[in-house]
Amino acid sequence: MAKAGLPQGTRDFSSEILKKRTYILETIKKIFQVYSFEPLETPAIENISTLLGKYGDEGDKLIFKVLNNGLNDPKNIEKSKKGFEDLLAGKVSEDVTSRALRYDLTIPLARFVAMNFNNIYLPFKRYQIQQVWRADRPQRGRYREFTQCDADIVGSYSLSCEAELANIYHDVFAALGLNRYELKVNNRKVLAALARKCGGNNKLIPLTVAIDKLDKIGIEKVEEELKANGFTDEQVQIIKKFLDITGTNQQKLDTLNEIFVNDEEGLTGVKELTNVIQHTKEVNISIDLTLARGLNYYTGVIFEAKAPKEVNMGSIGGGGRYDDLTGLFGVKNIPGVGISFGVDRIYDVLEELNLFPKNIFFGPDVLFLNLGESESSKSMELLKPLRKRNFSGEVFHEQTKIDKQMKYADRKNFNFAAIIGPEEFSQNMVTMKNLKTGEQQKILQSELFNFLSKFLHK
RNA sequence: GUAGCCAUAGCUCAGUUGGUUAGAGUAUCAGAUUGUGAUUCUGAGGGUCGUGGGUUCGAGCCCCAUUGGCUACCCCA
Repeated sequence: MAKAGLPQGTRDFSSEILKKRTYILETIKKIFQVYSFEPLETPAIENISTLLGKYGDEGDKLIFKVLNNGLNDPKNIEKSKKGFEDLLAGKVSEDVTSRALRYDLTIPLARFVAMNFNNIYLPFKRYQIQQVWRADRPQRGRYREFTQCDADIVGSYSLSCEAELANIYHDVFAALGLNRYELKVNNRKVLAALARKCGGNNKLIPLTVAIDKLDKIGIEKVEEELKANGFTDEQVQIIKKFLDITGTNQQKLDTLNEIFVNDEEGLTGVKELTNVIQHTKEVNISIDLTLARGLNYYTGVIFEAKAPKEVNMGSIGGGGRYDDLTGLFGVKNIPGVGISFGVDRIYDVLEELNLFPKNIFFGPDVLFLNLGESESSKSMELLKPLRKRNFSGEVFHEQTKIDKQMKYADRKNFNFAAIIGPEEFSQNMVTMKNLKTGEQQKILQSELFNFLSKFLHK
């Protein structure tokens, strides 16, 4: 017999957990909708060629690959053997695995836009709330199966898109009571300009990887890492000066304008940041020049949403602009900008800060106790019209001792127990017990709907 | 992929330098209560101490291996 168990990094969601998750998901979805984004869903599996090479070497390793079927079919044996040899040599082979679980929602969006380019209107504003899978080692706040909520705008270069997305971050976190969130913002163009000053474009990746670690490992270690990656002392000094930029958002922008006075792209980046800052007055947004974000495809403004410091959860959302995403799928020059919320981490944060509202833990409305055959038949008759009017409930499945039935009602968090014993039955009455307050009263069966409406507002 | 910690009842965990029959809380079931849950009291069932080897007169405890979980690194939501 197989031992019951779950794959590493996956979870079951009980009804209680689901009530909290639904609360988060519905909040996000509603805000996406009021900004007039429209929904999209894509398959859990994609062709592996769609995903490979989009997330960097590290990302490729973390993609869950799906084994092809029919590998042992005699006509496939040779191909299969060769494919496995490639795998063992570290190369992904489509002879063995030609499909994979999606790793995020952005690349599937790009794939969708490229495929449907003639059928969609630009700007295309879509939201997508679905699971993604990563073969990462699980730990606090990190799962192998988790849910992302993405909102993206495809087909517009306007910086109002960035501002709108930043405002969505604010609205969602405010609605969830997560008022002390932080939204960090930076610009890839600014980082690219810095790289140009310090050794050239090909140094962009090692540069961003190193400075991204600043608040974790400190300036000395960052310096070490930069030197190890071939940056000269002089270049390291420039980078240090760049990382030293402090003050308000406006002060940071002023300093950046000075530094990049001769770099057109750098100045463009600063201008973009300035614009976003100007249109996000209500948002708790701050320019963070160490923010890099790993994903290779960002080209402009980048975002990272962080939980309040004391919960130590790090990033609960991220996003940015990618000016040529669909280019990877043959449709050139289509810009996009998007953000993502990590529901599972937001859940952990709300749990830790005790921010789930009490009123989401509702149970079913009414349990009719089963105290006899004709009594329970009567209960079923009474329940029918109630269900038609959206009251939820059931008749206890068998005739047993009353305390057992009451206990069931309690455990399942029913609002009311409806008791029809021989006495009530003969009088056309029903005893209604409010399980939250313990009060009970005998009412006419014909009054059931009015009675429940009074308490449950439906 | 690398490192550290952990694994005992359905669940959360005690368990003394290695020493008789491995405990508690909780959950489940039964009873106190033949028409009243969440609170009270009584009782019962429930264990190959993750798995496989080893040391020892003797192992839940020590050693090795293995599997799983957690945490951290890399990276990320």
